[in-house]
Amino acid sequence: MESLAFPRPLTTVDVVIFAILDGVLQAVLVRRPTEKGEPFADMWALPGGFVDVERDQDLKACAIRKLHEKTGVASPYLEQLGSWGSHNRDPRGWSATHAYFSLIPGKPVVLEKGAADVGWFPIIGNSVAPKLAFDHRDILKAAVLRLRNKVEYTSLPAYLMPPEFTLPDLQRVYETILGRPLEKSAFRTRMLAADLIEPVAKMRKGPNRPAQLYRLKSATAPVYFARTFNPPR
Amino acid sequence: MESLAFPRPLTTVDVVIFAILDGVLQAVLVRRPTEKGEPFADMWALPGGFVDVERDQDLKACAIRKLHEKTGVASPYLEQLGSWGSHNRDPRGWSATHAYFSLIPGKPVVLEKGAADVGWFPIIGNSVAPKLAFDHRDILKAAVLRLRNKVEYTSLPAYLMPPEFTLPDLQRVYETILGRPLEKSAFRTRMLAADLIEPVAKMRKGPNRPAQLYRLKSATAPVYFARTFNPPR
DNA sequence: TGAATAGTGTCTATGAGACACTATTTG
DNA sequence: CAAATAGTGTCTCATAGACACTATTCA
Repeated sequence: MESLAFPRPLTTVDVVIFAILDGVLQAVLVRRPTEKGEPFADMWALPGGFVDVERDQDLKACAIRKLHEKTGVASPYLEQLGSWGSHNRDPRGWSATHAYFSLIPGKPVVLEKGAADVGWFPIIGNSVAPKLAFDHRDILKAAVLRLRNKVEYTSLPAYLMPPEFTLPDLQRVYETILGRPLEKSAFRTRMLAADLIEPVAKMRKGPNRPAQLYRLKSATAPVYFARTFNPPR
Repeated sequence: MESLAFPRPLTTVDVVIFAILDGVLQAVLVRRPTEKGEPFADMWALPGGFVDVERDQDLKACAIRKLHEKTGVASPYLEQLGSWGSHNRDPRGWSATHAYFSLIPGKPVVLEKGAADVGWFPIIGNSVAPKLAFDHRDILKAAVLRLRNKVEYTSLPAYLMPPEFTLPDLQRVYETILGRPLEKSAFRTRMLAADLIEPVAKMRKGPNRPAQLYRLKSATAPVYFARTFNPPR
């Protein structure tokens, strides 16, 4: 059983946490520690770290733990994004990370204590303003592309909404992520046909015609539509 | 830098290798070694194994190496499937595997020497007949579901075809994977509009009207269609 | 000529895009 | 009433499904 004596790669889990804040898609970043020997000291990075073989039953539990530690959110939409592993992505040696991406409602999130070492960063194009540690820019880009692509044919944005929301609210989230306007009529038809949301007996008041409030139906699996939204032009 | 002293999970890569053989979707399995201490001795398993930090530059290179070792195929369609990691999937300890799935043309494949320890197994339902080592049944099932799902809206089956094939050949492969018939007319319209294949100046002869032979155009990226095939009924 | 499979055409159904039109609120 | 946004209706377009019809080979 020579195999167990082989050198083992480092194993980490990283989580891309998305929310809509101030009407903009944003992701959580954390500052790398500055202790001696830590690579990418003081740089921004995706929340994550080593699998703790004592605490983490499996990869998903590890991702949920890390997400909960940073945001306090307990039951997010969480999807495996992929894995990145190579001899040179971590200066400490061969390492592989298992990346997840998560969608949470922006509102109830309370980031950790000090708050100087964790923050929300708006997604501009495919990424964020600061340079990121490791290959986290690649991972974040993959998450953004995956989210954008899936928004074309799924109900994923529903997981970014507060408990009660209007159809125009939901459409604005779709449009924010896709970066283009959608047809109101087709959008409403699609969403209402999806058996995804149900009206609550309330209206959103404003300086104009009130809008019907909806909430997600209890069954929480995302809906897959048979067509994408057709691209403009 | 305490972190590097943590116990590290085992890191493996496994590959689900699909081909159409005898008109049936099949996958490659290998026999587990029987040396003392090897878990799941003598059982069938997906081809794969530990990342070799000396030889493998990154995860994909590791997957390509394992695939090449088993099939001789050098440039397959290869896609990351996901990762599976937990404290109990391997009796030797916490382990995580990075799973890939691959589509290759059935024909040119020559399985290794002895051939008693490696073979093709038809996919029945979501899996194969024999029991599999580790959680490989779950991984194989995920691969089959991913493939079936993508066949609804992509040109992935093109990677299962020999260099020259007819449109009816391609349609049969789609139907084999989906397990239902497709409309000939809609199928041809979709494929020909995809700018994916080009006719060669030959016909497939038979006891009936000959069929135009096509080959894949040089650009090899898969095509994503804006709609799924609609389900029957 | 008939069997068999390749390939085309026509008609319908679905759901999106365009966009106008109506509805309901506040100021 | 005007402004503003919510919500509906109507028409067109693209593409899939149904299915019939034509085309071309061999025995």
